Amino acid sequence: MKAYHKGNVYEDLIQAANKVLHEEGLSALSVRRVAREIGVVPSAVYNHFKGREDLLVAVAADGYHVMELLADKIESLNSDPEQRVRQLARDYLVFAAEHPNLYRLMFSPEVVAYRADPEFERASESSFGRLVQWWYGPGSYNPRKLVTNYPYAHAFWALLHGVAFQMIDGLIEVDITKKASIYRLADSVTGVLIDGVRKGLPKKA
Amino acid sequence: MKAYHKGNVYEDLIQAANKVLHEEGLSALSVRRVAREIGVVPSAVYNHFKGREDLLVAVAADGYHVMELLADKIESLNSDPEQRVRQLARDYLVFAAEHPNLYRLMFSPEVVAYRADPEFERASESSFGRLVQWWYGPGSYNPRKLVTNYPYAHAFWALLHGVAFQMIDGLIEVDITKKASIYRLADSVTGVLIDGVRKGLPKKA
DNA sequence: GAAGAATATGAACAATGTTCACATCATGCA
DNA sequence: TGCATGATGTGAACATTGTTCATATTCTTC
Repeated sequence: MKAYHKGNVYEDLIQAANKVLHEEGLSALSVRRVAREIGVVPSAVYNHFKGREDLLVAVAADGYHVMELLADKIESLNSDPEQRVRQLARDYLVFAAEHPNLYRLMFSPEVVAYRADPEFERASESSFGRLVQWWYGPGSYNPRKLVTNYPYAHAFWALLHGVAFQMIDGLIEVDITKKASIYRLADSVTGVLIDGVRKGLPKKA
Repeated sequence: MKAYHKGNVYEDLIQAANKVLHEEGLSALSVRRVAREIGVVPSAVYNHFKGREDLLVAVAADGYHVMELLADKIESLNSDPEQRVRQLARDYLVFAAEHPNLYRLMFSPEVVAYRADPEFERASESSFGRLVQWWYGPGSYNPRKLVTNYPYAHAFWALLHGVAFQMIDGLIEVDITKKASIYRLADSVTGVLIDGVRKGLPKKA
């Protein structure tokens, strides 16, 4: 008779999926591979997840939770809005640099399609709801009016999002393994956005 | 005896791939599906492409070419740098909105891994090399020094990139089918970046 | 028209997601 | 205690995918 039982299969699966994702990328993250990783037969996975997509969403949700914690920590350590924003840029890009495959998964079409799910929406938006509050003060934050009601916070988020993708896709030159290098990048783009760009534009072609 | 021959299989494959990508997304874009689409056996594809990835790269390269043409047209119609930049933002976001799956493919890990290819690098960078020239004047543009030497152009590109992803991922509220709606979005973020954000930041928490 | 290059075919292989009937474990109830 | 029931793991199966290979057909060029 075999051991049969495997402790907490649900959490073990997510952890194994995270490991495979980190080390070998999304394409290597198959149901069978993760099952093999924790010593279980593929079909057992379907007792805990509806399918591969469901597993991916669970892994991504973990990532969103970590981003929430980033905002928590910044809020508790800093009271000046500009300092908070500058620090968020740094931490956000470091997170993306340290978990590039996870970051990509978090914004991949498979996972983004699950945003209707309320719990998922909460986690993924709470970190940027925080950003809006730093900027515009506490009050009712309506995520559907982000662009029109909170243009500064929106532009800042979009900028970070774009830089994160440039970085992990190798589209810009930055040493992803060195925090100092990422901090320089973060400070650069934050500075540009804060000071504005008009002065950098020539008058005529 | 069957017809056997199929005209220009290479171009037909790319066109079919584009169609499937546009209508059903990347996951539906399989070698076998595209082969079926043009009435050919799967293995025939390998006479024209090294494999699925190679086909994806070819489709993405087409997308980069279209983006190049956008910059060409703007340059010929407008001489004021600020007007050029504002128009590029509009056209860029409209392109992403009209071809969301193509846009995602162009910046997907599978395709981005091919950036070492010189022809590929040329196409994907020429559109933003143009942007740098509008901003900083003609001269030697070194893409590896984008962030440090051309911070304004870089931030602008990153911002557009981020907004494009937010838009096609449904992370912000915008009617992707209406040009006027996208123009509003483009003008908003361009305006924020140009004017700067400091005035929007409160002094104290 | 024939030689050789290019290209299409059909069969095969391994890997994947998923389903299903069945076996085993765990738990609560008599 | 015993056992019934739900939860969970197993093994086999199926369809689909990317890819390779030997073979057959067509195109090009002399």
